[in-house]
Amino acid sequence: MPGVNLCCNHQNPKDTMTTTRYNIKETETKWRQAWESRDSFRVTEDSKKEKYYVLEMFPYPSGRIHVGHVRNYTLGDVVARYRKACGFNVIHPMGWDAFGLPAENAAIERGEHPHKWTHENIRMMRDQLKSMGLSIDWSREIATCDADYYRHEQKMFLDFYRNGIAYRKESMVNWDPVDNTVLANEQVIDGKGWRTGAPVERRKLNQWFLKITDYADELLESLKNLPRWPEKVRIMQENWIGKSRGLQFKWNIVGSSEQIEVFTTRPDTLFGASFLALAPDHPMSQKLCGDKPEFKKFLAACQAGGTSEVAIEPAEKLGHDTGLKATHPLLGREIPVYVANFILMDYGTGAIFGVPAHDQRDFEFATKYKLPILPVISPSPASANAPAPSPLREREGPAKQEGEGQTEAYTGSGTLMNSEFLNGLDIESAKQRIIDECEKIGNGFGTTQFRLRDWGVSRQRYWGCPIPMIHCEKCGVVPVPEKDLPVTLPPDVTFDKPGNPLERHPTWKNVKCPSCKSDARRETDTFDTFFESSWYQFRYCDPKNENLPFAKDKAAYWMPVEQYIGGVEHAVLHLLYARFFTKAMRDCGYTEVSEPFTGLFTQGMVTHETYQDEKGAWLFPTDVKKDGEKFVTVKDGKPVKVGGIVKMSKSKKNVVDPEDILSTYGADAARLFILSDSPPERDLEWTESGIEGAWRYVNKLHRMINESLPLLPLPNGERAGVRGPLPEFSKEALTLRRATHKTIKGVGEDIEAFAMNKAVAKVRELSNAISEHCHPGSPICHPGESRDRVDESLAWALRESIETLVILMNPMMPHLAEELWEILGHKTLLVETPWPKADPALLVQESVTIGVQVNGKLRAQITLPSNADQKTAEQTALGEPGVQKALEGLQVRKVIVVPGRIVNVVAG
RNA sequence: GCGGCCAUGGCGGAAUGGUAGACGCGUACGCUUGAGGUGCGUAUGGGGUAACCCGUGAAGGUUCAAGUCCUUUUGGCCGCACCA
Repeated sequence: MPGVNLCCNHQNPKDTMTTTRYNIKETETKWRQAWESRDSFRVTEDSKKEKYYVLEMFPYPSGRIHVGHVRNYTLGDVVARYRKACGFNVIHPMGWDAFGLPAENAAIERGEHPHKWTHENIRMMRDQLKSMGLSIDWSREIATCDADYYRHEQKMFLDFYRNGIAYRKESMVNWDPVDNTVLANEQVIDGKGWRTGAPVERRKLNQWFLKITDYADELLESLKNLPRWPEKVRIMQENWIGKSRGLQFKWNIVGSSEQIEVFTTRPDTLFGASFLALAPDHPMSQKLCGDKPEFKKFLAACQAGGTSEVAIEPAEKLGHDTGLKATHPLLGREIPVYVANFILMDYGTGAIFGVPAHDQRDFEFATKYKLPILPVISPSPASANAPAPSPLREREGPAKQEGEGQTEAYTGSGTLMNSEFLNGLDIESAKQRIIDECEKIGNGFGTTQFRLRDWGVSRQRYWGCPIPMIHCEKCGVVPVPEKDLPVTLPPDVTFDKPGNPLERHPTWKNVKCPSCKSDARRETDTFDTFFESSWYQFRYCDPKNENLPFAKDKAAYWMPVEQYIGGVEHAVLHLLYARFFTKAMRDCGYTEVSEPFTGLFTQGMVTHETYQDEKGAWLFPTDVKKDGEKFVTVKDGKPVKVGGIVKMSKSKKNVVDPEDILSTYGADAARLFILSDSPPERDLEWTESGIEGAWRYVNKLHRMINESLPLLPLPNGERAGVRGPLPEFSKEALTLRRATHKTIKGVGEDIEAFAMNKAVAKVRELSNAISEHCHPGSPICHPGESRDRVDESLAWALRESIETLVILMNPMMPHLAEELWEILGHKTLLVETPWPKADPALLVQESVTIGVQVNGKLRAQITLPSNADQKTAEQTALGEPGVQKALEGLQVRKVIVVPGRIVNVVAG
């Protein structure tokens, strides 16, 4: 890696003369051991202290941490260490999202048992995380693949089942015929399985579901109570839940007793209906034309486009005329009934009425099948009864009467026309009016639909939590009795054949029915791994509880999580599931808590430049080096093509290994760089020069403070300034103190606002101010006699500044800060030292330099006492030569003085 | 298509409507060093010898004052996507 030679702590003889060089490895290890031996981060409930729960999304134990983890856990650690210093009882736990597919793939590829593979990975990753110096209470560590963990969710699932939250139903799934397993929608690429490349089949399977739809309204409504969530995530969840209001009502079919029920969010356009359309898999479609050969052809055409929704999207609108007519409930008019490929069975009622004039899809469909287009909304505010041609109509309205020549549907606002009693109403009033009318005539009702579907939790996988159910031919589905929990995974399985090994395990699968004792079989599906991650934040509150998932009072103390941190990729799934789970647990009596995370922060990705060799093969950053302006390969100096800065990924090899970084530059430098370069919500570009810059700063701080020691008064057993009468402060001392206290305020505010890059900038600013005084020539010393203190007050202020600096840097660079704290003469640990408080008296500047503008253009700068009145400011400003020059030939009309900000002279 | 976010030096980024560019990276020059690196110092938005002029994607507007607020527009990123 470029710059790797920087790390070696080779000692220049000259260096040893002045100060000892900072030995990163030794020092960082020393302090981690100190914290560990003192259990610095171990917490228990303490009713006298206010708690603060910091949680980062727990990692999947892939075996190695990546830079995204480093960013995630550094951000959390800054918050945790800061809150701890502020006096909160901080819980900051860690664990492992340990079930999932990669373990099974490893088993298939390498013949290693998922259990062994996972636990080895956990061990390695735990070591890596520990080397970051995180303030984690490791005594609370959990792994979701341990029966000690998942036994509780089996019990929970049984409670859900009893309370009607869990149920079983048949549904359509993506089935990979080679792997013999269900695939998630994301795992289907162009209609083929992502691993096998085999065309995915649509299959009907019996699956377990959780009734998240019962909570749709609450999940939506309580988003309003989450002000400390990113707006973006709330909007994404809102869209995902997809609530819409409308009218549901029935159409009679001519010559039949059958009815077709439809849902619409645009009941106002009912008089513009020109056809009905059914989903292809609507029961009525089958019934009406299931036998007809043309219909079968049509169905085949529908499926040709692929199975995933995305594949269907650009497809042409296709329809099949059933030949039937339906009667308009208000007009008595007859309109045709089609089956159409763009109607989804699982939204609304699976049937619609089409209004081509005001819906783009209906418009395309009507155009293709030559159906009437009947405009009922006039974009002009003019009377709908006499639709006089208005200039607007040409541009945005239906171009001509009866929609002839119209090229697209009009979906904007307007006034109802051609609609009997609705004429002249605006859209919103018309909606309500027609819902009232339908309710009055006893056909239909105003209702609400959700886009959210119930959560299918069954997976045909081995490495997951077994679903604690038994299938008995006589009794049907029978829950595993609680005394038989947990249902543990059998260890003796093989992965030499495709499919779920649980299916092939004779003694595990075949059991007696708990109810009638006859032969039965176990449910062989396991839970979706989002199941485990939906409640782990509760388990951390009471991780060793054998009888319960967690004690209610412990959860009551620690929950909810004040600050949750993770990637935005979980904005919907995990975060929605966890919110739902919390509410479901609440309704089953597990807790009183309704929302698991009151504060959420979503971090950006980590990116890196990409490199390719002459043949286009991707190169690791460690395989290339800079040669002048260009990059060449390390191996043979061949030219390297430098590509875009994109998210780190193994496929493009633009990754750096945190373990290399940590051992080369140390945890503090890595943490500092990650915090300082970009605002945490944005993408972070990992650069070699950036990490080197951070590393240099770590060394600089160590050197600077070591060199300043002879200038400082003794710590006197306490932090300077805490005890004893204050000396009379010199001007320099006051300036330094003001800078110090301003920084205390600023850094605290920045950390609380997650502006870590700004917090780092302020720490650097303070250290720049301090370094002014750490040299011969500073007023602290006699000119020429570098180490004799003259200005005692400045020496005192310098110690105050340096100690403050060390405390403020602690959340970012905890090892270095702890080391410097000791160097400064303290016998206590910095990790137990409270955050300083800014002295309000020192936050007021003595004098301020402000700009003077003439007609908004800057012409001079003036320095005023901060308590100067407006008149003084005005006079000083007008007296400035630059101002006078700009005013030549002009008359002053007005002078605006904003105290402490600006003076603006308006002249003309 | 719908919804959201963003746009500031060579780069990452700072700026309660009030001195645009904090802090850092990079670069240049000088000092230190046997050399390289480290360290230290100075400079660094553009133009101009200078006075000064121009500058926050573009165009308008509000205001004494706009990177910030409003309207229009361009480009990029993200989410959802036949949701009736």
